[in-house]
Amino acid sequence: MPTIKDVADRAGVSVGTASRVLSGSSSTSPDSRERVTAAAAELNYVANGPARSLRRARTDVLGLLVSDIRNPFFAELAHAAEREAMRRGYTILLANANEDEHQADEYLSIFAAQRVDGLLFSPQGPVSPKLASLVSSGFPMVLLNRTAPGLDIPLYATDNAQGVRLVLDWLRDRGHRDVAFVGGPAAMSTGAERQAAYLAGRADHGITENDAFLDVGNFLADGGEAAMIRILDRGVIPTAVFGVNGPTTMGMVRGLHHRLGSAAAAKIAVVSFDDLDWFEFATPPITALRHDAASIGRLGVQGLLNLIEGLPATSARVPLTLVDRS
Amino acid sequence: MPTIKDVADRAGVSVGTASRVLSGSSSTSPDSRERVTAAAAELNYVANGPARSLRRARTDVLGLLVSDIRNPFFAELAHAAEREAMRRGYTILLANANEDEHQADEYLSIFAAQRVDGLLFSPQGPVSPKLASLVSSGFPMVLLNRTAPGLDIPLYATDNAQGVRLVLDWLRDRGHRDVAFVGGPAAMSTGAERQAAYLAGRADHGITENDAFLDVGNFLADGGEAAMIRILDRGVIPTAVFGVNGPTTMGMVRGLHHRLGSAAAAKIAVVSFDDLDWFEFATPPITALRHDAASIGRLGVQGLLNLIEGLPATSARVPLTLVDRS
DNA sequence: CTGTTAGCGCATTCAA
DNA sequence: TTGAATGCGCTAACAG
Repeated sequence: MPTIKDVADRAGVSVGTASRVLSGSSSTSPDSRERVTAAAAELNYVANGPARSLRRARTDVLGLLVSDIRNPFFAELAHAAEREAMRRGYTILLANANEDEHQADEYLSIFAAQRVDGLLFSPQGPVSPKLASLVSSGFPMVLLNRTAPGLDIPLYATDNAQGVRLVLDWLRDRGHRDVAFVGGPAAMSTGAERQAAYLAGRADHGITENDAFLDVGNFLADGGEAAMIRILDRGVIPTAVFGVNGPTTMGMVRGLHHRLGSAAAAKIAVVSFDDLDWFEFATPPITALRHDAASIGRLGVQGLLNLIEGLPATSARVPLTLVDRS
Repeated sequence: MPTIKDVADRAGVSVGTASRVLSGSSSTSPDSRERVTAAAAELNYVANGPARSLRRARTDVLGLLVSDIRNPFFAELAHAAEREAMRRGYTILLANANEDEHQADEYLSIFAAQRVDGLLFSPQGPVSPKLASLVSSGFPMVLLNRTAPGLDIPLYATDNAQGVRLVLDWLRDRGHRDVAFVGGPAAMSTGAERQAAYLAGRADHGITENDAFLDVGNFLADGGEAAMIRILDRGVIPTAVFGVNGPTTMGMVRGLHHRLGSAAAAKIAVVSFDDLDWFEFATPPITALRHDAASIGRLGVQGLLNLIEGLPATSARVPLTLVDRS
């Protein structure tokens, strides 16, 4: 692999000049510029990133730690973040914590070792010591979609309360009183916020305040299914079910089918946080809150780059829309 | 940020000894080992990756370039690859080419600049000059799921011919003669292989050889929808439709709904390459080939690590299973 | 087993 | 505008 010295030799200039031309920083003569560019092209020169990073004490890489890349919400978010980062000259190092705090910590170490310039992070639950020390060291960092107690850094997230209000209105307008709700782990802010908003709004919207209709999952399909089955096994039959996120809702639908059979399941209205692209084909079609994952990803990158450049960054809530398929 | 020199000073040893302890290479006395470890912990020392990479001329990073991270197949594959890589001490740098050859080339440059130790790659179509030069330079590289003409490197992919045979048998057993098929861009090996196998097997399986039932999409939902609509607009009505991948099938279902209405669409059997997790809830439920994305990801990493270590790596085809929901 | 030292490839400072 | 020289943090070679 050719080095900058090879390029300089071939162009008949010093490495200093070659470096100046290749990184386009300070002024160079048109002549040497042309010769260096030509030499680099002929040699197929690609600058050595690690060497460059070592010298400049920055990598132009941003870390993005999502909790589950298989969740379409994060896939979409990651894709948008990546596009925005690339537009601004940064590369994104994407890691998948798989909803596992231990893995998240492991990736935090990897990011630290790689000396990423900043971090976009979707916390798994309580703040780990590693995360706390990273934050308190002033490392540039923003939160995506979830927060955690004691983390005073910019957050780019869905407007959960507004979304839940849309769902509550929808339920009331259709006369649903017996509504099953499956939330997420209390340790995750998304789950907590959505659950709190739902519980607070139930009475006002004519929904039975019977906690037999409530349970919690793990934000994954299997947890939603298990929770749904626990609810049904308490002997209650809802007229509508509401899942705290896409995978949870999918699990709930599975639970309904397995416990009640397809015919009975088809009579129960389903509404979900997160719109998955197959919801329109379900029986009955599933009404859902669609959140703008792409906007969150873009805003997150913009906020983080502000932080890196020493500018202020302010949190933002992105509104949801209800896709009514009833 | 503390450097190895800080650790050495605090432990009262030389940087050489500190390095040996921290990278666990050659033998060190229990005494210095303990003191260095303690000092590193107290200082919150994290080795500088770029410096380490520069010196060792390797990064312990593998590049993974997928064609669309929002496709659940690749999300699953990426996740499995990442797990396997981590198990072997490597980090994966994940990039999303978004089915765009230009973006793919851009990422190839980024990978080259970052000096990744090897590359897992899912080609977009024809081989770009940049890719060709990378391959001919002997850079460690394996192909995932797709190949391209003239690329003589290990391939880890679905056994397309075997999968299509399963579908053809299924169609014949149910007496379908008028089957609509939407393929993918001819430039992509997956599409080409599947389409070739389908066309070759039609006659033997009692399927009408009327090309009005054939069209091509772009592996995405919108392309599948457009292709389905073109087929219907030719005045033919299939009794079954077969999509070349998950998003294409989804688009086809959309096209059926929009053109024929839900009632008529519900009478048409649907079978798909790729099993998406909502297919069981569609009306009618969609029969699908399930491929083992996780195995492909794991095998890819294993093959690539073999290559990196100078061992031989051999291509492998991973069999599919048909999930019959009829 | 340990300390000293060279050098990985690059950007940047200082003189010229 | 340019060349020479320095050092980023680390590992490995060498000598002890």
